[in-house]
Amino acid sequence: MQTSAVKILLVDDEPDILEFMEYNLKKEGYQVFTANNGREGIQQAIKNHPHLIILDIMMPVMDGIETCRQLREMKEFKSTVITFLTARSEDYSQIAGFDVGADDYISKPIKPRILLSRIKALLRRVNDSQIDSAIRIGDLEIDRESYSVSKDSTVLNFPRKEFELLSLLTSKPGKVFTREDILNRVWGEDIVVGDRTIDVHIRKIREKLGDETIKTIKGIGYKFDI
Amino acid sequence: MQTSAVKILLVDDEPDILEFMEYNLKKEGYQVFTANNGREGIQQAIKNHPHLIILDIMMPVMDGIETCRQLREMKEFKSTVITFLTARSEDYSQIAGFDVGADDYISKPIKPRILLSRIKALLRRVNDSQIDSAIRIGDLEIDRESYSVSKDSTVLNFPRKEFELLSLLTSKPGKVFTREDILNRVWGEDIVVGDRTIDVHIRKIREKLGDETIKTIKGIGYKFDI
DNA sequence: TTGTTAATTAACAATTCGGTAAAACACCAT
DNA sequence: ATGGTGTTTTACCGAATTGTTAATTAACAA
Repeated sequence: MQTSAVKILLVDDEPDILEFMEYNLKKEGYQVFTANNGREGIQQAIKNHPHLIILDIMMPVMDGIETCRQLREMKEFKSTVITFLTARSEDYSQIAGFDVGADDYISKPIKPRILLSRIKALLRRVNDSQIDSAIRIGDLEIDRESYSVSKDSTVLNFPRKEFELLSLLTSKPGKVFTREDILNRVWGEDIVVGDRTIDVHIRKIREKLGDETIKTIKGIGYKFDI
Repeated sequence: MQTSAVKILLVDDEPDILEFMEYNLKKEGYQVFTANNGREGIQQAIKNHPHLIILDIMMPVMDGIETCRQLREMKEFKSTVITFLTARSEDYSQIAGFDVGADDYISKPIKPRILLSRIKALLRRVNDSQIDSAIRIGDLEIDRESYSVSKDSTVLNFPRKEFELLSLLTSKPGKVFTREDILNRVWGEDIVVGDRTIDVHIRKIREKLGDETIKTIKGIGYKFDI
């Protein structure tokens, strides 16, 4: 269980705050990325896949709320923890923020100890799923971070969709994922694809695994089971 | 596909706040339990297994921090979402709170909309893992999550309709489900099928269970009984 | 007992669903 | 353009599931 560093992305237009937070977070061993506005933030997010994103609400070019909305629309950031930075007063923004899918907010002025304990709390929930991102089931190993799958220690090539699908199924072995579940979480909320698309991908995965580990539950969906 | 209600436990010594929050949460369809101090809170938690616990920090008898600590020591509450209620000022408490394993805190004064959106955010993560799951009656185990039925620890194959039917009957052992009930809940409100359809499925289930556990109530319907 | 009604059973028919192969499409790098 | 890779669609097949029918059996009241 090699615990790779926790990655945090800070997005704020005020250099002072950015520097202040970066300093405090790095001191704690986090890997920190920064961006000065929403647009940059999204670029950084795509590039570095942080575990936690801290967004200032008031920013030029693209504000935190819009940034959050856009991030949440990309499926790879569906489950990333996002928190806002707000001035104490702006309750209005807070609400808008939560509706947009943020997990929390942090109020300015920021006190280091509070910031850190808050972040620790936020990351607690991530722990299981993302940080030790390698899942290992039987002779199968799936590493979300490097997008790699190996079986019996030979690396298999899994393109994006197949990887996401396998990754989803293995995230809770035994649980049945309905076709709808799968569509929503691998393809996206309102993407429409043909009936046979999922089957085809399942087939390819089965082919590569050479296994019976993915089971069909007729009328419902699929599950991964040893 | 009945999703059981989300259960929230409120622990606060001020009746006003308790009532206020209870009102707002119930209005949203949550199932709410309340307690006036930490000790009661723990009792309620054990009794009702809430998905989310909201603890006031300042309380007589046993304060929120101690309550949280004790809850976290019980393994059944390791993954329950716990959040504190704090007065805006008490920063010290906030930190202590997080160290004790709380997931978040909510500041007083409480505004309904903020409360609700915050709770929604907190519960987002719970959804998959906790609500619902397996029923066990005698030597029979029915798991809605994995769509599997086992008797004496051997897994039986139940196609969808049979599974839904068995699942319905076992959801309330002893209760008689009328044929109409069954049609509505397994087949759907306005699906029309022949008179004998249910019987045939019942027969198949009985065959697989090799049991007398499903009883016929002539002229009415069926019930599951040990 | 007898007659009536309801439920069980078995055989069969219909339908739905998922698997498969092949082709079409989209995107990217060369 | 060209070829390669990854993704989606199409069309067809087979099989599991689901529904129907009709004969048989059980339950119960007259």
